[in-house]
Amino acid sequence: MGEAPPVYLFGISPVRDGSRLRDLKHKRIMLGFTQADVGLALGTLYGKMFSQTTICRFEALQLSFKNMCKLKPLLQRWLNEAENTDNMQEMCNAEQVLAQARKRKRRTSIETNVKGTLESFFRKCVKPSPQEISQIAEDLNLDKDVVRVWFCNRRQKGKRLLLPFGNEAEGVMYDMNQPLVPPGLPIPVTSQGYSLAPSPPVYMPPFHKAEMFPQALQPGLSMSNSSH
DNA sequence: ATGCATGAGCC
DNA sequence: GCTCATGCATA
Repeated sequence: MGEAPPVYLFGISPVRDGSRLRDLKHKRIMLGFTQADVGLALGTLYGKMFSQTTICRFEALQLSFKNMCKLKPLLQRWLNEAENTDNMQEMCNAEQVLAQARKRKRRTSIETNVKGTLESFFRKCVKPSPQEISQIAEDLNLDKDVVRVWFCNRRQKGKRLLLPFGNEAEGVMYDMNQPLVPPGLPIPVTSQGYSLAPSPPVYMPPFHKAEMFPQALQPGLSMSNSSH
């Protein structure tokens, strides 16, 4: 026994699922739309608009499992609309006049070396206490909140789904210093994967801290619409 | 495409 | 304060 390779929960290769999901991006491009276009169209179609960022992350599978589940139906429907409608152009070019009041804090640019230091701290402790955060902030000459947010974002990044697997992909993912999923995985997946059928019983059991199953890209993530 | 930020909901 | 979904701003 010299190997303990990636044990794909479900015995499903993420490679396959990842490739199948790519067709959303592919079709989108074929149809001539940008990620921003799609985000706008979703707003016009269902009232809920999304940014280019979100569409991008969806296509790259860089969202949490739950988030992917929620967005999939919308994107899927958009795809149908886009393929069967000719005046989709209008919907995408909808008026976008959002008066953005300058309330947002300017994005802090953390120097590369400083980021490296933060990473070291993260390796030691993914969730430092407020005091520890203050200490770190002082050491690095950063605002306490900047450090706090950095850790929040760092932890969140670790929970995203991943997809860039090569055939020989070794489990070289983010280092989850968190106790990983115990024996019995509370996976809400059925035989059909997590097909978000219109049926209400989507059944998402109350996860707690271990709701991450990185290499377990669900089998039902395909965007294929059976539109004749 | 991705880093830092916001805000809602929860404890 | 944290998680989580989401996005402005920027690389």
